[in-house]
Amino acid sequence: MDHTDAPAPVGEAAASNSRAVRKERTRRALLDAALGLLTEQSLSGLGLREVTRAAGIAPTAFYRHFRDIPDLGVALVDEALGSLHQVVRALLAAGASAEDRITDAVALIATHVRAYPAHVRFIARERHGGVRAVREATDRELRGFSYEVATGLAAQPESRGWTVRDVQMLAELYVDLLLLTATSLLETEPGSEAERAVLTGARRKLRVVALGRRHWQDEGA
Amino acid sequence: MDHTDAPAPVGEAAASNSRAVRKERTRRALLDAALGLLTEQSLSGLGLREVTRAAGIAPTAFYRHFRDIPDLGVALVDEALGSLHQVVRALLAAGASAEDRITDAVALIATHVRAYPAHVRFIARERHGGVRAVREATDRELRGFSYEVATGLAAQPESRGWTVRDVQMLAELYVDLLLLTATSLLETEPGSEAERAVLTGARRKLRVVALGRRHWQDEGA
DNA sequence: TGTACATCAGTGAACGCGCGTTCACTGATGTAC
DNA sequence: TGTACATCAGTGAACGCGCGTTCACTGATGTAC
Repeated sequence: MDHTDAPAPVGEAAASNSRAVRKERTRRALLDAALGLLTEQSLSGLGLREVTRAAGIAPTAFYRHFRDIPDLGVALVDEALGSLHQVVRALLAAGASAEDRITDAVALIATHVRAYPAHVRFIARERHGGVRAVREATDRELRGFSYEVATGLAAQPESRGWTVRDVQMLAELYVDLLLLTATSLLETEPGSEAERAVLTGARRKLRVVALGRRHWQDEGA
Repeated sequence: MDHTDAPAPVGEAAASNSRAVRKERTRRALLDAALGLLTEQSLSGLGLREVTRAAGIAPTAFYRHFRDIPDLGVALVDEALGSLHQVVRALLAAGASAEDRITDAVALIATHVRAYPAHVRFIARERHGGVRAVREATDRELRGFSYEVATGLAAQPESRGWTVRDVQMLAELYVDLLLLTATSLLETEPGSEAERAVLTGARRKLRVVALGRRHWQDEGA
């Protein structure tokens, strides 16, 4: 039933993988254990022994994967914001009308938050947290996001006549708003009244911004 | 030269203060020591002995003032957001025209951030940080702020015809924007090019929101 | 004003504990021939 | 295919250290009379 008789890379790649695969599995166990523990505390208070205990390995094995806890934190940033990159791309490709885009954006964010709550909480918590390397990694990634969003916005007809600087500013505003929405969502129960309130509020805020955007030129602002 | 011969409460209140005054001074030393240490780390990683060492007292004396580190954290929230309350009130009383209000608001925020950088950093860091009691205290205070701002906004002519819910939503948007501005400012040098960029960006974002607010009714949004 | 007693902020020794890191190791997996 | 050697993920004992908390204490300040 399993592929012991598969084509070429059997005794070679499959075997030469097996050690790498096991290593990767342990690495994942460490990352997942850390993410779990980080729902209740922050990275600067997380212990190496605590993580290895939760992952079910000896403390010393930690060093086969990460230099120290901040190093593991940076890996989590890459992972968490990597998964968000897909969402950002989907956001930019969303609905034709301004109103559709708002509805889609909020729905996409909600889906992502429910699929990866630990990742979202981690970013919200450590973006301004106590571990410099992690803060810097997050900043770098978020700057990349707002640049990506700015490029997307610039391509829309509503941006005709806008300076690069103003589009960049608008992109930052959108990224911050979406991150705030994601964070507020975390504090609500899925399907609850509170969740609906956050989603409605988020759409309204985006609508205010979209309206301001539409009238930006009129007033010579 | 000093008031050893002042009116009534000399040998009584002045003396009966002296112990309370000394105690208050030690409490301040603890809070200040903690604020200092928290520029480089977060509350959930802060040690009791670390704080008392920085404050120059014995570890055991800590218990005369706080139950534990989270308790000290809540005291810091009260202090930090208390000082911000004055700023919020000043914001609401600011300039007559929409544009003046934006300029004044950003200037007030900048002044506050430069006057109390450690407080602002503490709030930014612990708002979503790893210590539940502190998160909850911050949330409570910020909700109070946005309610206060909502009341102020409702009194302005631009809010004629707005529902309470929409004004509340707008107030949250403003509070979040100002907090984001404050946090970004912390990462810039006073007087630097980067600082000017943050201030200009903040004004532009507020202008987009103000424009959206002005056209909210037009579109039946 | 003086005296006797109460209060209480701050001390210092002691405790048991979990921490991060080192080290020499084991044994399964991978590689060369 | 079989054999001999190299690699390296994970182990377990050991270390010195700083932690939070307890306790009985000291001595200045405050209070009652």
